[in-house]
Amino acid sequence: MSYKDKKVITIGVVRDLTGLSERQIRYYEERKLIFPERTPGGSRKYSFADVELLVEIANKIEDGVQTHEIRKEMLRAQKKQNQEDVRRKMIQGQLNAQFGLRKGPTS
Amino acid sequence: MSYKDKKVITIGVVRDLTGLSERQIRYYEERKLIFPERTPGGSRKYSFADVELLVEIANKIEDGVQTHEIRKEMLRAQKKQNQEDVRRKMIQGQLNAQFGLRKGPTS
DNA sequence: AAAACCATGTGAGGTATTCTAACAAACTTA
DNA sequence: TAAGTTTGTTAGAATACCTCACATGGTTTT
Repeated sequence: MSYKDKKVITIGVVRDLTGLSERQIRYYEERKLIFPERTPGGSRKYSFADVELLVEIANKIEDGVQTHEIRKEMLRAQKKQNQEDVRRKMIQGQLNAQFGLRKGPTS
Repeated sequence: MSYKDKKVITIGVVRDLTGLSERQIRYYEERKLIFPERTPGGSRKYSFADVELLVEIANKIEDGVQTHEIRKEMLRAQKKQNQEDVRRKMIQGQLNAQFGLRKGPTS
């Protein structure tokens, strides 16, 4: 996993990076738009990808889009992405079956 | 600046990422091997690059190298890097002067 | 219009995390 | 032996984060 996706940023830093309030950030989580990890003690940890997503969410909110609409959009995009992933993996699987290398040591 | 260099990670997360103790992380700062930023309240903030550097430092310490030796190495490497940067920029400057585009709108 | 929902601010009380400073200990170097 | 290195630990204070609840002004639904 790349730096962009590692959940290492606390909410205060996210607040400073995005300009959002902590209240807003927590609220968007409550509305299932964002999914931070937690420390053992319960503090939220976000990734840079989360930060970018939060900015996108904030822009849509500013445009008057409601959180449940944003959530639907995200689920649609997610589903589409999953379909593409499945197709890509199936094709790769077929190629491997026909021409690919076996598992295990090859050298 | 890339994600790798943004100072956003608190010391507890750095501890978990590196396996070092907070004591060690602060001590290496005291020995001028690492330079976190601070929040307004005084909490340290590290980058992913810092995390990688800390791991390298820890490896050298394990090999019995002392912090002041590591610091010298780092200063040497830094100086060398600066020299290379200067040369590269000078050459680029010459190329621009001879063949480069003027500043300002070009289209 | 009343009721319900949305998005956000704020405050209280509690827990988690981080800070500095100091002392100790084991080890290495001078 | 004296001095320096590295790390652990402890203490007390400050900062940061947590949840929950109530308030408010706007919008949608009934």
